[in-house]
Amino acid sequence: MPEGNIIHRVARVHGRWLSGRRFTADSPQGRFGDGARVVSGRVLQAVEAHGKHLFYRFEGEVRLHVHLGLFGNIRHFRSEAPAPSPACRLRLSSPHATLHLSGPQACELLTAEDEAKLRARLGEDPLRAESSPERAREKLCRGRMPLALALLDQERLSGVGNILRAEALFLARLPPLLPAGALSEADFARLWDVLQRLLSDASRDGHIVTPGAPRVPECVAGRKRAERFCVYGREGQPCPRCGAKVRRRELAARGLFFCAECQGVDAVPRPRVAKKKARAVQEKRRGAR
DNA sequence: TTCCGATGGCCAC
DNA sequence: TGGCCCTCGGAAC
Repeated sequence: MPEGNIIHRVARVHGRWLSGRRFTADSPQGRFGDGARVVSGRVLQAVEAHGKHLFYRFEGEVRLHVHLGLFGNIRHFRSEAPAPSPACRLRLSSPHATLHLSGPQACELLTAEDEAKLRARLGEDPLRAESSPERAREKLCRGRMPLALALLDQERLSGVGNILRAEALFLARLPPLLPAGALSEADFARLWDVLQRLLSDASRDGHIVTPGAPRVPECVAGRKRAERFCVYGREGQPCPRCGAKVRRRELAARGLFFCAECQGVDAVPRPRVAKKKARAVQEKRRGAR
């Protein structure tokens, strides 16, 4: 479930338990065989997260870049590890810790230059200590792109996924379709603050729980996902703030959840991209029936 | 128990 | 714009 909070948590946990150890590496699935041979026998020195990207640095300037994408899964074992699944792209093994990576979108070795280029492309990450709200505002708040699309653009802001965008826009009471360039300084400050709080709490706790969600958790484990959020995945259910029905709209082929009452949605014109996409999706669905 | 859709983002066409 | 990666939670049965 990889939004920025999970990736930062993984980096922290792996940094704590895996760095300083010498690993043998292999690729049970076979697709990272050459890379695994390069990594094998080296000591892991550091693990870092930037947005949704993970960077593992091994001795000898060997750099491993991992992006989990939608299906990626990464597990670590501090005691005896189970046999890897046939889909396991990369296994890092040491006597005391093992890592299994499967289904990643990216698992590749990068030169220092490649890594610097990739990271230069990424927008400000609200979870990184050196992130600057001024730079973030500069990148996020330009042009006519709807705010909800701009938030998912990792070159503007990195680490925000579909859940966080819905919950952050809801908490900041912002219309998702407002052109990014029209966001006021005060509105941006509120949004940045909300994003930092949501991401850091979620990174600490291991899951996103939006303040004000329908049921405040005594125990989050076992609670249905939709109960942890105010609007995400709650189409047709009452807004926890005003009771109006939560709405869902397709925007660039992704579900966008919001409370029209709380977020003043009707005050903002629909962008053409949303109409076009929505029509295409409707037609596709009609065809499938 | 089975099946579907999605918390992403790159690439080929 | 569709395909790919091939996981996982939750709905449907």
